[in-house]
Amino acid sequence: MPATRKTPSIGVLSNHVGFHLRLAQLAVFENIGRAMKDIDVTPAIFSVLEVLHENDGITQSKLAAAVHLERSSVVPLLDKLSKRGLVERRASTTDRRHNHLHLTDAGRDLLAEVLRRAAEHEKEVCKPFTIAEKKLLLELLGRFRQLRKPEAKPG
Amino acid sequence: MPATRKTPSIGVLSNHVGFHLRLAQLAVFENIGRAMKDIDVTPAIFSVLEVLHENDGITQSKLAAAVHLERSSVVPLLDKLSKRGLVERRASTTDRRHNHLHLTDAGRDLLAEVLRRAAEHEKEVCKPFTIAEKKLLLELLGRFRQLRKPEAKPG
DNA sequence: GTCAACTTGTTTTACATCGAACTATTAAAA
DNA sequence: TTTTAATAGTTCGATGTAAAACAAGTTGAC
Repeated sequence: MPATRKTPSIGVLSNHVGFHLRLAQLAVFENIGRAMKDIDVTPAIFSVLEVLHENDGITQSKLAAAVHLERSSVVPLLDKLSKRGLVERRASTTDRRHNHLHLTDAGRDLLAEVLRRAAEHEKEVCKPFTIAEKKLLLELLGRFRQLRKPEAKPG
Repeated sequence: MPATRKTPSIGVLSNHVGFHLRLAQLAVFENIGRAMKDIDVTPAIFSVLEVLHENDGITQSKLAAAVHLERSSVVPLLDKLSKRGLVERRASTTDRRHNHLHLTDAGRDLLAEVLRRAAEHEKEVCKPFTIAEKKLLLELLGRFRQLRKPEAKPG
C-alpha cells in the first residue's frame, strides 16, 4: 500500500488550536521577514523598538515582560541594537541595578520607517478579513491570556 | 521623570495580529509543555508522531512539509526519535534517495498516550471558547494560509 | 545513452531563545 | 546593624530551527 500518495493527512492536528496558531504565526512572520529584511528588523526588534518608544526609560526586565521574552534573551538583542546605534542603555543613578533604555534619534527614525511598513504589511496580511472579523480574531486570541502560567501567588 | 510607572504600553502592537498570534501560541505551547514534559514530548514531536501514524511509510521531505518544518530540521528530530526507539527509517528499495518512515510499536504506544493527554489538554486550553467559537477561530486562522510564500510557479 | 537539472537526505554553520547559575545591588527581617 | 532575601542585568550552556552547500540518486532533454 503506497503510503505517500497525494497530500499527507495531519490527523487530529487539524482540530488542535496549537497547530493552527503555529501555522498562522509562521505565515505572518514569514511575511514580516520579507517586508523588513532589507532594514534588518525582525518581529522581536520591531516590538522592542515600539515598546521603547512608548516607554522611554523603561528597564530591561520590564521591557522583557512587555514583549514576552526572557530577561536573558533581551540582553543580546539590546547589545545588537545599541551596536547599531538605535538604543542606549543608561545606568540608573537611583538604583544601580537598573538600566534605563532610550531610543536614539537613529532609533526613532528607523522606528518611523518600520511603523510605516508594518502598517502596510498589516493591511496586506489582514486582507482575508473584514474589519469586524479582524477585531473578532484579536478578541478571541486575547482569551488565551487567561491560561497563562499558574504562577503561584494566590491573591 | 519616572518612565516605568505601572504597566508599560505596547503601542501599536496591540493592533497587530502577528504579536497576538505569538502570545497565543506561546501560551498554548507552554501549556502543552507542562502536560507532556514527563514523557518528553514537544509539540513538534507530537505532530511528527501523529503524521507518521496517519501516513505510514511517508518520506522525510513529505513529513517536513506536512508539519511545516524544514527538511534539515527534521533530521535531528528523527535521529532523536529513532534513538528513543519510536521511529524507524527504512531505505527505499525503489528510489534509493528516500527513507520511508515507520512508527515502531513503542512509537504507537507513546502516541496513544500522547493523544489521550492532547485531547485533555485541548479541552483545557479551549475552555475560554464555546464549540462554535473554537470552530470559528480555527476557520479564521486557516485563512492565513492564503498568504503563504509567493513561491513562483504560476499555474 | 549522455549530460544537465532536479530531488532527497544530510552536514555544517548560524542564530534566537531559554533556563540556571552568578554578581552587584537594594530591601526586608532579625 | 547585621543578616537574609529579593531583584536587575549578565554569562554560560543547551536546544530548536533554519539556510546554504553537498553527495548520492534519479529523471528528462537531447
